[in-house]
Amino acid sequence: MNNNTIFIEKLRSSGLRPTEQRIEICKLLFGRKDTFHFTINNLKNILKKNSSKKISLATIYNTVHAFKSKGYLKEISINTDKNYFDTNVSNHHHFFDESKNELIDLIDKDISNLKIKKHIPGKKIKSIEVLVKIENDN
Amino acid sequence: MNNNTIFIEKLRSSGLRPTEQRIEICKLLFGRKDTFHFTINNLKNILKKNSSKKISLATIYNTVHAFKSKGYLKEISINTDKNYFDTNVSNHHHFFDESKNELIDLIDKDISNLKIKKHIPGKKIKSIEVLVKIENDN
DNA sequence: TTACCTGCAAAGAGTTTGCAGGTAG
DNA sequence: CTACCTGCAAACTCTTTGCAGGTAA
Repeated sequence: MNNNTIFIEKLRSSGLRPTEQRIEICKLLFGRKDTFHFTINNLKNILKKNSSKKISLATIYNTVHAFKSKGYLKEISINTDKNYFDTNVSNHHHFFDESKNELIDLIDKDISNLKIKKHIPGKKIKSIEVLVKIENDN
Repeated sequence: MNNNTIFIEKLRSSGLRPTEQRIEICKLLFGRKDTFHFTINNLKNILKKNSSKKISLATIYNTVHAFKSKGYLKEISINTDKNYFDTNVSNHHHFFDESKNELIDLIDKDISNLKIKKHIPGKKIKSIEVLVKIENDN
């Protein structure tokens, strides 16, 4: 059985043509047990190593944005230097390890129940993001 | 009495020479009742309007970074598009209004007591940032 | 006088875009 | 065949840097 079938289906079901490049990126992002945090640059480097065919930077950006708008990826706000993405699209939060520039998931039970007690008239809450910056303890 | 005296003192006391440009930026950032959220681009535009003399972009970056490293400004993580700064350097959180690209302070009592229950060996918490994204309610 | 500061322009990093050629359906 | 996709290079935005001239102490 072809391992790619699920990815081809995933792509097709959301109106994206299952091209060779997209399947390759799918395998890398979604063909793993754990959630995966990455920058475009990370992804580019991993693709360069693991892929037989070179995938252009424009296509990587294009694909990541397509996946994000289809809800397959979540964008994480950290700083302006780099744009981070997360294959875990569920509602959760993050540690950001400043010593290693690395994201670590914080699941709901890792954080006390969070309530926002302020309301701005005419506005609704779209998302709540907690970012806990950590560094080496020494 | 010269209104600039406090800014000149502020600058001098932190080892920054009180140049005309820095005093001008001080007045703009710290000479107001409310806290002020801005991007470099915001600041540039306000300076262009309010200042008699043109202040170069390099100097604006230079000054904002100097103020940040002296603890007079706080940098807020939102996304990669723009780098936001805040004249309120106390420990607090934010609403980010995506309809207006605007930050609003959330003081401590606006958020239920926040506890991080996960610990990573060898790491210590440097900061906890809560960003509540809001949008028009319609 | 000396160390620091400013302004300009160039360079750099990350991202987006226009377009010609290629591919899925 | 047609709409969509890819890859390249150019363009764009935001930020940083090198350096010559200017200013505070």
